[in-house]
Amino acid sequence: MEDGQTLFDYNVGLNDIVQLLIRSQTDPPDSPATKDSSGVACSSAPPTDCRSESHNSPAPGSPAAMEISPNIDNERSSVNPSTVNETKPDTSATGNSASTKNGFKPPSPARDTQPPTSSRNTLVDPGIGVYKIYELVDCRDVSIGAWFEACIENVTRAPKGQITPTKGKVGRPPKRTNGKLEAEQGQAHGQGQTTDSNRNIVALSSESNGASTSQTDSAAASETKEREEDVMYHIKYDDYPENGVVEIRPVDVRPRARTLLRWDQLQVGMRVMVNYNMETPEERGFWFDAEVQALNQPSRTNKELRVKILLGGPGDIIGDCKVHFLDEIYQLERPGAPALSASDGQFKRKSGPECKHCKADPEAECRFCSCCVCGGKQDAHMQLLCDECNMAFHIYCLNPPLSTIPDDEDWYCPTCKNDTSEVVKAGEKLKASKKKAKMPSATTESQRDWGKGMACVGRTKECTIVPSNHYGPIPGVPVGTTWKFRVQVSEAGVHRPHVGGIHGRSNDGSYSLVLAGGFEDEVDRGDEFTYTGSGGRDLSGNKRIGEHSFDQTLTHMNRALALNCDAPLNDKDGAESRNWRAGKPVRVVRSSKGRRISKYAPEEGNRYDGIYKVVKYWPEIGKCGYLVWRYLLRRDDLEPAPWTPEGLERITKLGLAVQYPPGYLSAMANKTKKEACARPGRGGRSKHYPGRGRPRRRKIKEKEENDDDEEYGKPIASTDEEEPQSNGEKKTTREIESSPAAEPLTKKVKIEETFQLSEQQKQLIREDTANKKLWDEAMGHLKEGPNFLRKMEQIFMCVCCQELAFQPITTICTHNVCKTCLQRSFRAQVYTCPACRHDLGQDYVMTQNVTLQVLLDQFYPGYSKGR
DNA sequence: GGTCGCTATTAT
DNA sequence: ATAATAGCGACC
Repeated sequence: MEDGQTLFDYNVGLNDIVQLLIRSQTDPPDSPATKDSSGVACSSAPPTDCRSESHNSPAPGSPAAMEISPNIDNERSSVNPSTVNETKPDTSATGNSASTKNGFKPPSPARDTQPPTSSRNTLVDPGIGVYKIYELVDCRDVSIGAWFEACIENVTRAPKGQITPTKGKVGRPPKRTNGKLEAEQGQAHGQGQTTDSNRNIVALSSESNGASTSQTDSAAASETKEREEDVMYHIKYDDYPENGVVEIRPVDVRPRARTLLRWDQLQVGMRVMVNYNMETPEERGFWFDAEVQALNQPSRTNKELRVKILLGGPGDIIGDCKVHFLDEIYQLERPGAPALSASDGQFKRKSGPECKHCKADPEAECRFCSCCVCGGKQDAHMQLLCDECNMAFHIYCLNPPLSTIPDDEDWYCPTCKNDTSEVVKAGEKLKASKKKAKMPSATTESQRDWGKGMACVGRTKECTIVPSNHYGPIPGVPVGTTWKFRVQVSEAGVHRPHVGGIHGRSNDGSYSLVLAGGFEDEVDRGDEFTYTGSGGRDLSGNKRIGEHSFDQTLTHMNRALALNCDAPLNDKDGAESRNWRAGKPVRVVRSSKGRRISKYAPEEGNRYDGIYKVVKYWPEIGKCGYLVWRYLLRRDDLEPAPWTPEGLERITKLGLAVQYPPGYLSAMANKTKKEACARPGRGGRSKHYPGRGRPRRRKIKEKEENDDDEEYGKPIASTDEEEPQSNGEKKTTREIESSPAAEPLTKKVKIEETFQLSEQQKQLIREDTANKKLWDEAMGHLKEGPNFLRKMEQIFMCVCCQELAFQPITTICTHNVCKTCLQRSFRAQVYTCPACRHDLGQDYVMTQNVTLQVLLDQFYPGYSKGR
């Protein structure tokens, strides 16, 4: 970041996650070091440039080229022999890659010592080593750990000592791991070649000085033989001719696989070669050595083979992989097996991830694996691969077309190419964002310290119990609930828009509205009120309110609200409901701002007043002189209105009071105290207002929630002396501030309302014996009225997604997990209870707890729709 | 007390 | 991506 610039200049929004590095004080931003080292080049270049295909890597084929840079990229590997993008299945250009520019590498400088006339069908004995020239072999790419078909081109004696694996530094292929490890790798990715990436480096040194740790029989055998001779094989990969001739150590060479194994020949513990895709196990991948772990055959046609993938490095094993290509299990060949040459036939395995869109059908047009403009597979050598998105383009399909393959190192397609004028180079001043240029502040020289208010703070919680298009009450939010700020109303899910009076969708209807007294000619009689549509104001110049300057139309939110009325839509004259109660329900919130025109508005904050229906709507000329749309709404709610005696009594019973954001009151108290302490100077920076806190997920444990208070409270404790009064004050703060989503309001206020269960619900609860313990706990909260539902949310929360369990599976250890969450866990080969790690077993049968689902649907109407 | 302008969420 | 939107508090 440049001095004087804010995250806003970088288009970083609230709750965005960023990674920051502290710039070294001694390093000027564009020191030579920054420019030359490939690692740092990343800072100003697109992320793809961080890939291991660094600019300063030696020419392929030369011995140094074999030094494989650590592959820290989780997504794809660009190292030998699959230089290629092929490890990324969905973008692989099957069959194209060899001739496309990305995969292209200059031919190997290694001299072919064999006379060009010799036929490739005839094996030539070089006199050393066990493999003959032109013999068909399989070679292991140590970076991926997979075997690829190859042909011996030459055999040489390795100079003493050089056989030690300089190639020891090898990027381990992407592993399927749990989220945590992936995240760690993701971090390492951004950091270039720091020590973090060492985590991904495996040394294979043990193989050079002893056979004991070798992973495969063949490797062990070949190693014993070769050790005396110290030979080096020069091979060419069948599928990757662009790699040229590659030097391979004997341990990574073996005779070409030729024998398919039948299911009945497989045994647990056996070592075989299987096709496996690390990233998407259901799809075709590369060929790996594997040890059979389990053979299951529940029915004649249904077979399951689980293996340990052996990547070659000691301890480099991926356990419990389900093999999907059961008809393609190969026997491992030992050195000494009859040599095969080109004349013996193809011995070609299907390999590499194939396009899942066209299934690699050579006839089919496919815009995913072939030219993404025309879909054609022809002219593979004229297809350019974008270095960013990996999509292929015929050079003649481009606009404008290219006549030749460009010579540049990288090529980016029109979509991915950055406008060079917008690229900010290292050390260069950030260009003023277009967004900011449009804002009024761009033209004025205001010194205001913006952003301390509650107007545009981001949500720190989100209502997920019902979807955003939910009609009707929010489960667990009783009439009379009051929030200080609109953002809190949004967090509670009662009225989601931050700014804006009507929430709705123009093709569906309106879900909620806020009465804020914006129009003087509105009438509010409590149970009935008129409301005015939105629009008709000039909001240019980033204003929120403006003079009425044109007629409102029955579009957007106005149309949405009209759709709630039980009548066919009429955008000319309006309409009156046939049966007003049959209309769609609208949640109504009254804001204290409405007090200037309505005595029903609350004194402070925004109060949920219950469900209303649209009786009729009509256009009229408002006091402002322009056409506005008017609506008549009438209350239709069993819960008593807050201004009625019953409503007031209920508010008392439930202990409802204005809710403030966590830490708000103490921060305000702090502020007034400080001002009282006579500090007249402009203390903009020292003010701590709430709402700018760190982003939060919704369901937070009680303890953490309380920490909020500490967060804002800290300045008080550290800067002010303790006053006897402050203790008492704090208590009140706590008691009022409790957040509805995470904490009930019960701390101090006694709730005198019991949550009523229907007979059917009581019966269903008795039937859900698997959850008896949990229901007993829940029943203990029935006396807490609406808070019962919040307790229930916690009790039946899925530990994976942190939301109320959906289509719950009740485990034997009495935990409820969403079916999809548990399935996801099993797909990641974790077969334990996500809550307590109790082993469920691989063959666990997931039975949905239908009784619980029915109950949850009754308690939380609409929650299923949100899932 | 009116004005100004910060940037959020939601819908499209 | 962008349009729509009845908030909020510091400044004048």
